[in-house]
Amino acid sequence: MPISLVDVASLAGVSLATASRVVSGSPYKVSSKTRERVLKAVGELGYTPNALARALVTDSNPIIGVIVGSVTDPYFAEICRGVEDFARPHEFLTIVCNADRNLSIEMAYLQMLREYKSLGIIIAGGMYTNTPETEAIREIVRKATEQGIQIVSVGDRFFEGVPTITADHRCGLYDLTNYLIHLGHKEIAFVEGPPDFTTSTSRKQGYLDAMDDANLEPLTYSGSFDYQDGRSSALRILSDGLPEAIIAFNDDSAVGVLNTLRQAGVKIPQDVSVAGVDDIRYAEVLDLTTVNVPMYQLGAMAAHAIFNWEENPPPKQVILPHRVVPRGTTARRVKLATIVSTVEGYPS
Amino acid sequence: MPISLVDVASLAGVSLATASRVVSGSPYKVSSKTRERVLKAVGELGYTPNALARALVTDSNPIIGVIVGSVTDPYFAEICRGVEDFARPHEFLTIVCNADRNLSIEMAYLQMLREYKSLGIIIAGGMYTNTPETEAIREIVRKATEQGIQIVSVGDRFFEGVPTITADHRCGLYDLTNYLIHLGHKEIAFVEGPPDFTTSTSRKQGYLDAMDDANLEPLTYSGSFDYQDGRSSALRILSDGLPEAIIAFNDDSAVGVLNTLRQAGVKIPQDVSVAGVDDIRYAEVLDLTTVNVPMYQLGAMAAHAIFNWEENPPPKQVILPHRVVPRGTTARRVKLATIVSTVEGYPS
DNA sequence: TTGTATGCGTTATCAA
DNA sequence: TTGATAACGCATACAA
Repeated sequence: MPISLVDVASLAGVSLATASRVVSGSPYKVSSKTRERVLKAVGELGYTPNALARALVTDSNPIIGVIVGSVTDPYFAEICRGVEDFARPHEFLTIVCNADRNLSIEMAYLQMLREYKSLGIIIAGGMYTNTPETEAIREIVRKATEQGIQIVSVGDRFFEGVPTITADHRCGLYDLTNYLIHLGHKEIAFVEGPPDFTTSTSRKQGYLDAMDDANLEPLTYSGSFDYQDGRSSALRILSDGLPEAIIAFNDDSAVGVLNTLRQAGVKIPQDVSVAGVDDIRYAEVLDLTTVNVPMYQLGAMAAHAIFNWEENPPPKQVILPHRVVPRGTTARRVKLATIVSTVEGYPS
Repeated sequence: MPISLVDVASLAGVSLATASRVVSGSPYKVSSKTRERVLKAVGELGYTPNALARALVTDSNPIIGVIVGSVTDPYFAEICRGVEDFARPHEFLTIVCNADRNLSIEMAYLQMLREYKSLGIIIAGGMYTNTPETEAIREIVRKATEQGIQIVSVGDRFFEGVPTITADHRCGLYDLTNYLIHLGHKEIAFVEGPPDFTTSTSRKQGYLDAMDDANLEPLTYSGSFDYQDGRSSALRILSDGLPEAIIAFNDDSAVGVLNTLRQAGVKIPQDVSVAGVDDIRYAEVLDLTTVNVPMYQLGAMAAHAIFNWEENPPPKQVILPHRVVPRGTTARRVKLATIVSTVEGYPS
């Protein structure tokens, strides 16, 4: 970038300070005459202010960073869109950073965003609780907030003094499990998320609570985030024998379960009901019963919080409502005996 | 960020220059004794160098930017992953920027990445050709390359002096169309991508060429990127009457076509074959015939080009191989008459 | 081997 | 209203 403000100033025949005043939009203190001269020079030279230098001296940068757990997870894509749609009108650029659910990488991005003096940072997703970096992250987050950067956590994750905007993952699973129970199912299996991951724990707890409240025996299978994880869990379920219903930690793994079961000849929902969580776009496409987590709104609200921090400081915590979305992969439990007994003229 | 190098220097009792030498890893010119003192001060103070200031003075920044057409499009998510997996070992941070297929936004990110002195910029995806910003973008790209930033285009898009890594979209569709022709289909419809978009044009051309070479009459429907677009195209197809096969511009809209047709009672592939392009992850999940575009490799190669620019300058253009992936949504054309004639003992 | 001084491109604080 | 000049945090050419 060879062309700087000094070039503009000299071409316009004014001082650097004056040139700066007009391009930086500082409180009017320059005559329209000189302003025009400067603007003309800017145009002729094709000058654009250097964001780096500007951020260095103003200690602020019109960007907001979104640190996501995984770029390839549609869950986060929706959150990003929510953030961006809100940031765009403010003329802020959104930077998305893929931490790959790795706390070291997350730290690096956090540090970067901090050094860049970004207005705000949105940390999206849950976290692994069994790693040593946890404390270091909290430290960086603390420093960043002290520095004046507005941080909000979007997901099942809490930092001291940082507002959290999330859905109630425990309750979401509680409701979904209950929905299946009300459908008449008793043997309801849960394919867990990755171990030692906050969202996993919360969701599993919701399932366990619902089963417990209904005096039903819980049945869990290990699992993780992805389609392939769902597939391998399904294979284990198949070899154990089918329950009446299966809930997976999230939609992606639920789809893995769904496909594997179907390929094994299992009819869904006739033989077994299957449900996921999140309501990613493909859940609708595949007619998968799930729990809608308002990802877009989560992102939009986080951005809203950042842009209205001063006038309207965000509360410690906001819980956005979830909603069980019944679709075609779940059905009322129908025992063979029941069928026969209900068919006219054929008493059991 | 209150704590800077001067703090470190004074605490260690050395000059700013000396402190800088040890933290910046410059060619050894400092005794191990003082080095140790500085390092100790760094530790005690929790000092971290400021990336902004460093970039400003060194005119370089260990980040690489990926500008994508859409964050919610899984196509780009794969590309990002390819880039990141390559950049990570180099200790470079990857920044993903969502241009939303909007050239103004793209320009803003381009400018930002340029001012940030990023090592490289990867521009992913095609572009709209009917907008006035085209020239301005070329100008920014030119300036950025002059400035020493390594830019590579990943997709159906070409800039003067900028290497392009892409698949042959025209040929991909040519091959896919041919595949359907070899399956015995003659009435093959094409659901187009958005008008005036480079990738749309290329893919459509491939379809048209294949149809022309086979002396078949082309039949096109307007469409766009998304699932919903596929749905509305499918409705129009339904009202026109079903062809023998349908190719959609990409997988996402193909899935829209698929679902809409199925909901209307159409059997796939028995009544009509359906195929998409890209081979996004859900294409496999849905058993959709498609053309595999090596998205991950596209991203990885782009990153490779950037990191090996000096020793091994990238060629003007690299075309990565595509591959028709036959799956369950396409089948050989079977006329009723044909069936009968092939069933043993029942000549037509 | 270490320190001094200058510059990177801006904004901001003072005088003028 | 405008202009010097000092920061911002760091790297480096040059001097010691």
